[in-house]
Amino acid sequence: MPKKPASIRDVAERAGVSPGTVSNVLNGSRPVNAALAERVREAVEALGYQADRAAALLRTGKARIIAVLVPDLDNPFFTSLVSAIEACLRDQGYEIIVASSNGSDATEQSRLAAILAWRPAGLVVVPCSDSFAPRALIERARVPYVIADRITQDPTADTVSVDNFDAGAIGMRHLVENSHRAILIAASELRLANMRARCTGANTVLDQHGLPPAPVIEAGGDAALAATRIGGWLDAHPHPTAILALTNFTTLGALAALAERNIAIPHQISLIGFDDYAWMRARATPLTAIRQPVEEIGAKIWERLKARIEGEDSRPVHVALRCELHQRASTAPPAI
Amino acid sequence: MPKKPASIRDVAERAGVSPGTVSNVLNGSRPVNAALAERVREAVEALGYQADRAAALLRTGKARIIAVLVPDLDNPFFTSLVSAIEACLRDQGYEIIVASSNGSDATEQSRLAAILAWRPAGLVVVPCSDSFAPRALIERARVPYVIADRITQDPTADTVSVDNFDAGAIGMRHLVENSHRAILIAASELRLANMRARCTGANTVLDQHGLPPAPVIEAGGDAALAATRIGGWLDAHPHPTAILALTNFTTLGALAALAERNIAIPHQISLIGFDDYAWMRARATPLTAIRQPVEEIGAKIWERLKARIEGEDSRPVHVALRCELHQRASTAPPAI
DNA sequence: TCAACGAGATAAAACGATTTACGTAAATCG
DNA sequence: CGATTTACGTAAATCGTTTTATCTCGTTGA
Repeated sequence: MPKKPASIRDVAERAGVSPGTVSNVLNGSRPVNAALAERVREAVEALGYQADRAAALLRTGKARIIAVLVPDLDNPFFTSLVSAIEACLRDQGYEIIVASSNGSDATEQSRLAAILAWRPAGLVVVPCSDSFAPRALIERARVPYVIADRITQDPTADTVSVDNFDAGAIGMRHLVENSHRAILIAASELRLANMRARCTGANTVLDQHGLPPAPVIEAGGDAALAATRIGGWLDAHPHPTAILALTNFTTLGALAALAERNIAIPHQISLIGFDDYAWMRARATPLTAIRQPVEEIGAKIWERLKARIEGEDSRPVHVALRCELHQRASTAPPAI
Repeated sequence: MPKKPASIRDVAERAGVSPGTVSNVLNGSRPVNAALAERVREAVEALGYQADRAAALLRTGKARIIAVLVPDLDNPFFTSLVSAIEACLRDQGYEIIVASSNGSDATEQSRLAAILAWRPAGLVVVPCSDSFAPRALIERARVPYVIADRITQDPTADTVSVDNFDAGAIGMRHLVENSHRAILIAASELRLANMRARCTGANTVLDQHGLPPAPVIEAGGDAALAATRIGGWLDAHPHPTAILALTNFTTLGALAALAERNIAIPHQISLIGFDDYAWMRARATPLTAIRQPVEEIGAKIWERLKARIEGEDSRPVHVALRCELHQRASTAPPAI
């Protein structure tokens, strides 16, 4: 039971070789005589040796770490994103550091600085605002990075997100084709470009059908707030025949508001949810939902990041993945 | 626009002092003349200097990193736990590394080894099985650690979990007091001690009322599986008047199974859910739920871990927090 | 036969922060 | 006033790995 974990020197000594040789065996950086290599591997096994990542990092300058910074670790969309990315990295010898900016620009900046001090191999950011001020910070650190989900205008880095315009459009199209004309759009915060794109997509469909744009409510960034805001709106206006939620939290808010008011789905109001979670299906009237392909998003993020880490130097790539509408029982033509 | 990030030497040069002094200013390890300190701080500011954590780690031997290993990053309970812990660490200069063992002992072992190579200051583990083989690995690395949620028998480390016996008991008590006699318990996997404790707690209440133990169904570790297993059980047996779910996934499974079969809650079957998420409340009949105090659990974990990191050497502490029953509309006395 | 060559190992020099050991000047004490 | 302590800086050693420069020794070609 050694006080200190074994070092490369211990391994070298036990195998009767120099530390350099041990390193070469373990990393395959240069050829090593097979017999020696075997002796080294035995010693490694016997001592339970694990290279100290910090020392390796210090020498090589790049940690096998991917940092992920999201606005909110309580938002299931972001955590599922983290999970999807983690699944990709797991077998590739990378670790993942997560941090939450808690929706605050200041926190985003400070967390980012702290994370960059680890000199991670790559960075995934879901910015908490469109301006994304800390970009300068990242570029000074020269870390490959991917901006996910919330893409900012004129980005200088690879971005991966869904086709937000289309996401809004497919939802609205489904409603219009079901003869809905009085539709409420429940967005989270219109300061976010992705949210505006979803709204525009939805309203473009209305326009194509010669219909006026739908009212949009800014329901806020968490479920409780969304419930009161949407509830408030419902109390103050004539009821729409359908609600198009553009966020998983606004979906929850709409559900809560409707439930509180005993408004039947879809008989009185149809509802389209955003994202697709198990709880949306585990209902008497399962929710029609606009599903973001989270695993695919995670995989694409890793694909782009990996390419950049390996030195790809092409112009920024912008990936926009398609959302899918899953039609279920929460939408139906309005009662006459 | 420097090619390399600034090092402590650059700062020292700019401030006209030695690197050692810069270190002392930044870490406060030894007193430094105020005027010099100011000059150093200016230089740090001007160069945007951030100490290379790897170098510091190599010298000091302990990273300001907390590693968290959970069985499943798609389980909202575990992600909310991560979020709660992250919230505690955020302002304390620690970073958090997350990894998922994916419910596999082998993965758990290998992820743990990889993480320990970073020599983290502390470790939080939710073991994926009760035997928790990798414990030896951790102890050899001499890293302070806390076992969370799934506590194993005779643990040699601090543990934080809920009082599982009590959690099962309060759920069952509520049902019994509402005159339910035919109750189905939906557990995830009985190989887990915490699951068995919840069952025992529930059945003890039955026993106290002179009632026979309730049937227990092993619904499995994800929502889809739980839905088919619970559905299958319902099809094969006379319906119970209530279901007590002991996991958030089995709650979802029960809801899905009941919805599919058009069984009304609570009129035909009452349901108690486990954990407490927004979606449980955003329903026409909000779910009565057994709430685990996640934030408190996270805070306690950090409290214990911090104490150990700071050298506390007392005997292992075992924290068991109380769950709370939130009574809502999904439970009612059975129809005659 | 001998210089040139290679294959493959080793010794030694980084990497950048922390920390120990030491030096120097000012302050304090007897 | 000289000796000693105090305060505070600096130089240098150190952490464990990777990598570069060297070194050794058996092989080969002329």
